[in-house]
Amino acid sequence: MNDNYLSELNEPQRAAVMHINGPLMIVAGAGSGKTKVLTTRIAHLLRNGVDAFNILSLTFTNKAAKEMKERVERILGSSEARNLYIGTFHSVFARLLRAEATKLGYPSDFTIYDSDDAKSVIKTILHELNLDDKHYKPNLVYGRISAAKNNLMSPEEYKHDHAIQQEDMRANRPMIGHIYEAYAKRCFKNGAMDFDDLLYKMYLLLKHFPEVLHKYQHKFKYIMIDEYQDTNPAQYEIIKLLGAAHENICVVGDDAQSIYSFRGATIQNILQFEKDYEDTKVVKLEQNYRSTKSILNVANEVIGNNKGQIEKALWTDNIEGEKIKLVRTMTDNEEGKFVADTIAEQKLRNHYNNRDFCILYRTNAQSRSFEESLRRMNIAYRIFGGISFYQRKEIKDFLSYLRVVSNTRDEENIKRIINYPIRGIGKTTIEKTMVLANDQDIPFWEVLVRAREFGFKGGTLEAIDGFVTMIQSFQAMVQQQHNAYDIAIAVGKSTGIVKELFNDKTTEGLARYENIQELLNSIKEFTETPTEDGELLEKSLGTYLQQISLLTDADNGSDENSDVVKLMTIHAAKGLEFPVVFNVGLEESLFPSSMSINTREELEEERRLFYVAVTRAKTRLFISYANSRYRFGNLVQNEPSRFLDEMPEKYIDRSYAGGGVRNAFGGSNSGWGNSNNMFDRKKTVVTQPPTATGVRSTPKPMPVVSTHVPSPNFTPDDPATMEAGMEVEHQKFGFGTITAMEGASHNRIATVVFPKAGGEKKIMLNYAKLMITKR
DNA sequence: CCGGGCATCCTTTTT
DNA sequence: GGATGCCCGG
Repeated sequence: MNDNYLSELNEPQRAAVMHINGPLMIVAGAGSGKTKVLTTRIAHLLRNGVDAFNILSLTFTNKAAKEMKERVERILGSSEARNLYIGTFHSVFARLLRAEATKLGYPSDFTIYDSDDAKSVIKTILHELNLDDKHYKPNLVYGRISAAKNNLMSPEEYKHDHAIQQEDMRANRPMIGHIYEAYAKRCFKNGAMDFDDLLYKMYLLLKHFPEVLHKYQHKFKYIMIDEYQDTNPAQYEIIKLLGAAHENICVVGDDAQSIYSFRGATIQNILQFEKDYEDTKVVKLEQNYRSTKSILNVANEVIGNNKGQIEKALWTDNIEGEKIKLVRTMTDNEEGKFVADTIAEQKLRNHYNNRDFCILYRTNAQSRSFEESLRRMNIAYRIFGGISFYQRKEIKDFLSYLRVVSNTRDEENIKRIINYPIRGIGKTTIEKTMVLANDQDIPFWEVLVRAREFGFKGGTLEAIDGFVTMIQSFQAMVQQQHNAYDIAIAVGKSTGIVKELFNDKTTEGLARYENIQELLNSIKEFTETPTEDGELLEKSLGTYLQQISLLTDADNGSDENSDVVKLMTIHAAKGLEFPVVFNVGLEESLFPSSMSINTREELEEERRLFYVAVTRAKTRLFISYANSRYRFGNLVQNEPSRFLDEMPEKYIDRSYAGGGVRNAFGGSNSGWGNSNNMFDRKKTVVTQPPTATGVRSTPKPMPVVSTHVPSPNFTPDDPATMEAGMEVEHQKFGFGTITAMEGASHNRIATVVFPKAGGEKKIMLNYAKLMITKR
């Protein structure tokens, strides 16, 4: 590393980098070179004799962690950098918990539940407690539990907290405490932790095992935390515990960019840091290197409407730049078209590449209109966030096998795959198994292993045994030190999943097959890439699973620099920057969201979100809103967002006509910025469908089958006595005549002609009942 | 027991 | 418009 690294910094940046011991708070405005400071500071620490093994650096996203690692490597070289502990809160804690799992009674291969897994456990529990999931919405219940854990509250404490009980009573949901308790028990029994547990259990571990605390306090002598404004109480307490021995804590944050309170983050953590740690050195990074004056001034002006901030004045030496283009369209589809057209225009006019553009929206659901318009214009794009690769059904199914092999305590995942592919283990069998497992207080898996003993018979027993044997064969492979890829291949073959998807020639089937292949490839890549840190040399299944559970699709981009327009939510864009940004959907009830306008705090968070959105842009910023848009399938009208009124008029250009609002059938020929513009605009308005009234009648289809009222004395007859030629009555189809019988004695199928209900039908007599009216 | 078809909810934002 | 849940027919 060269000695000049300090000279590339401005005054406050250098002050931050050179502070080595004692608490440090860096208030880093948007685009003020925060990552540069963090990475340079790590270099500086090492330069001054700090051991890389003693540095812990925590971020919120994999992306941020990855970037930090890469930048440190660039300064230090990879041999030294690999000894640093850089990762997300969740991944670092998962690793530590894995090492200490047995102390908490967990297997070291514990499963990590994502929120879908968690909600499905909650549904099971609601069912068991005989609670109505219409009233106890899994989403809501999960949110309460999550909030409790983020505030380090156990089920016991939850149940005895007066304020919380009042709240739940008032909402008429008094059982949430019990659900939480049962949920926690079930997760433990399953050997599984959800995302929040990774923080909560980490806290408990440090709190209740002093020797563990001491070990890690000693190991992590220097701690750095990125995006400190987004930490929640659990993270806060963990950091406090870890840092207590040496207080070499460096936090970086910007209160103006705190946008995660819905996840339990409290802005108080950063506002109070100075009070928590005596002699905190505070450094403010106020020079913005990213944006034009126009962009920055708009951002500053808007955020000025928030109260109670850390005082700072963000400024820039950059050029004034173009005004912010504010564009109104009639509909969401037109908004999509506007953006795609403008991208095409800007590419020509200002020689941009696709990768220079980013479309930012408030909710994932908004992506559709932009996808459609970009596709029509043949502009390559990629959506970040939304349903990630690992949340796809086929991927989750496949991974469930691997998870079960790794941890048979995991009832949730066993249930997911026990009948996939179909092997004749149905709902009845699963329920019976659950009851047995509960009654005997043994794992679900053990009931399956001892199925014969528990009275399962015939085909069911055979199917269960086959399933158990198969899983055990995979486990044997784990024992024999086969790596994750070998086992995944075996799973794909033995289960028949790969073959089944291969034979499915529908479009979706094809996509699923490709996804599975991609998954297998990624597992292969995992096993073949040498690990950077000495602690994780093996390429075991367990290691693999642990890693991917915390992966969101953001990290999945090997094509980081591929030339595509990026689409994402504003939340996902935090920390990123783009030459040209489209900030779309600036409408009341969408942005700010109708969910977040009830309190001042909520509204201020929305405003901070807008601030984040604006400050992503380097040189050009387009802001758009639609007069009306489709929501849940019908057209709604929205007022322009109140944030638009907060933007200073002198930096706004409302006259921009768009890259040419084209006529709806324009397709390949994009007619922007030329003399046809007027025509195009007119046409566009006219071609709006007449559904714009907002009323859409949904015609009710007539029932195909005429409803037959069964005879009052209807009693099904024994299928064994039925023969062709008999006249019969069906509860739905009415009267008919049997024309043929087939099937073995235990599964007879009658072909019956029902004159009043569409003619000939095949009736499986085991399930559908017939009464004989004439022999 | 299983799969298809309809009805119903939905929407913040993410590790 | 889209995913999940439930019901019913085979």
